[in-house]
Amino acid sequence: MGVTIRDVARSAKVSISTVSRVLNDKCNVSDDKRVRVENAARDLGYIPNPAAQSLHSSRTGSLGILLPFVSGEFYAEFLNGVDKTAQGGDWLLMISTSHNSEEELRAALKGMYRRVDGLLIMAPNITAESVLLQPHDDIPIVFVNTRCEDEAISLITFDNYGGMREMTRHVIAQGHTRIGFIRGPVMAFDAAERERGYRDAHAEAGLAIDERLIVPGNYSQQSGHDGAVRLLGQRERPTAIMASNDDSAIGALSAIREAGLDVPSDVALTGFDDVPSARFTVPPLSTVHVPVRELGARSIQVLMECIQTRRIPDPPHFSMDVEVRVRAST
Amino acid sequence: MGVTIRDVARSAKVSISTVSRVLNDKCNVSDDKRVRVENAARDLGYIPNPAAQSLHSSRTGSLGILLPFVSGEFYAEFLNGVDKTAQGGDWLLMISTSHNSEEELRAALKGMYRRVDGLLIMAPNITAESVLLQPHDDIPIVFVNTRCEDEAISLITFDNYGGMREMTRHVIAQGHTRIGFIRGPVMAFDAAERERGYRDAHAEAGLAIDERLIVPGNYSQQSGHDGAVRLLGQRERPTAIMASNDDSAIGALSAIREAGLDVPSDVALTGFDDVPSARFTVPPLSTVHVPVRELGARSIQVLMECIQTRRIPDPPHFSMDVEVRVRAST
DNA sequence: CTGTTAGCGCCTTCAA
DNA sequence: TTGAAGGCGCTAACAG
Repeated sequence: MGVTIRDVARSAKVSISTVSRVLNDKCNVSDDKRVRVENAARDLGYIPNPAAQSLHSSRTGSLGILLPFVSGEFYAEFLNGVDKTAQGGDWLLMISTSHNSEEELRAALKGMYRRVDGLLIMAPNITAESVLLQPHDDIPIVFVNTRCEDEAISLITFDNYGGMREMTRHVIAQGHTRIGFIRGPVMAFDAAERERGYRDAHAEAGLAIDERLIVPGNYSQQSGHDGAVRLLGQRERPTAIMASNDDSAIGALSAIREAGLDVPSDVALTGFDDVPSARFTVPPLSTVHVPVRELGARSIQVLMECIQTRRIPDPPHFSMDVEVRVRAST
Repeated sequence: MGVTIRDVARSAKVSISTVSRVLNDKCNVSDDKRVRVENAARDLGYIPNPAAQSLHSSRTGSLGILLPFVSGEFYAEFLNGVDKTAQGGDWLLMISTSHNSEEELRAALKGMYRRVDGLLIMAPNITAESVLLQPHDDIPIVFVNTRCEDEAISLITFDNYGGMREMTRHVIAQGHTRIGFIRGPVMAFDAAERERGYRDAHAEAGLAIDERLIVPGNYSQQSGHDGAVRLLGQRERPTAIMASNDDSAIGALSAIREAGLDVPSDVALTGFDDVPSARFTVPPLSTVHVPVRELGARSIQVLMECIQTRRIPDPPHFSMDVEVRVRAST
């Protein structure tokens, strides 16, 4: 079951090494035999067994992608960028999701052992260093949107802090002083960074923060909805609500409208990520644009380079620009 | 580079066959040696080389997932179900997306040759038969949401036709007679089925369809927006708009509001899929609930069974129930 | 230019 | 219960 190089050799009446040469080196083979081999291979529908190739070369042609819990448009966009770029380099993708703890991540890492030539790890609630603390395969690893100080580790991020600080400045510039904030997941580094941006912009402006204005969330629409309900129920209702991402902003939007309030005249609203839907909410959502697809594309590009050059990129850390997009919700 | 079975054997002072036995069979090994091997393997951090295992067993431990263009929450949800179930069975996922033509799909199929033990193919714009027409690996294949008549092919679908027919009945029951329809991608089988449901419900009710009420789209928010603009610009404006999926409904919603019209009092609106966001639009979207995550989970489950039993399931075709969810947009 | 051969790492008969 | 040896399919030295 399955045609092997031997079958091709027999059919072309040459040795298996000649077949191998034709299919790889492409040199030192007479035209006569080359043609015979090529025809035989085509007729038989021969495809080299990747396991055998990998066993010999210790390369697999696959890239591993480790993601946290995948939900919503953000990850779909990211994967789009990743997959398209990987296909361009003729790599296959081994994807594993739902790794929120170090333990789960490590298990997944182990599962990918020797099955991939490089790894892309997005782990916002873990530090890159902690993952690499354990002995691991010596394949290149690129971290994305992960906390990482070590300059010996390749990292692609975007400016969670600066983006939210800019957005907060924008909201403050609109005259708001009581600004609600719906947090992201407790353990997520990007959520913490975004909150820091919110806080620092307040400090800059000399505005004190009422801690009751900061409510928990987890990036989901539901949590955004619940967060907004909570904020709007307070005696001194905030005049603006900043959600930690677009999904929770979408949830918040529905809660605001349920409360019979208007956006932006009663309550201004902002998000983060700029997922495709953000342009199509009513009103369109002011948000921080993150080039998500490009993020995926670049991450894979860097990973492919690491694999090729066997060295981490210089500089090892790269941050993609984000940009405040003011639409009609503020 | 890389600990092999030989290293473990040397360290435990046994032969490699004993190591192999301990790690697999678990029988016919003295307790003494078993312990030594287990310790050595643990201390050395030994993980069997999957390429070597695969070369011998011709099994890979991976499942291939072939998807069309991935966008939005639908695929994120689907992948959630898929990944979770696969992890439960200890399978790794090889995912490849953006296969819209038979040619691309076939190339991807070829790329996965011998790298996976089974395939999940979602190809709404291709027939299952056409894919399998070409000689292919004899691994189990499960098609999802694909056109397929052949009972020798395993298929999981949901009722695109019935769902949209029910929804159309609902809209007609609300008294609407001019109902706009925003189509899905031209080549997509599910989009055609949904349109058929729309048409048949009209026929049932004795309502003639003004063909100008059917406008093109491609499931994206933007196309939904553009479609709605087009529909609302007609002299005899429709009093209801049915989008072929939730994303395009979300786009349509924004266009309706831009036109200064209210949903549902001026124009009723419906979607299809019931992605998480559908509950959080303003107003919440009436839509056809598709158990997307369960769809992914079940598909993988069926695939795992096919691999285990080496036979296609009985019955080979399975359709998941969908259900009209009436919310505030109608 | 071409064929023979030795592994890559693992599992599994086959003897002992 | 154990070890030696063959082979999975392929590539790359090594002879010819």
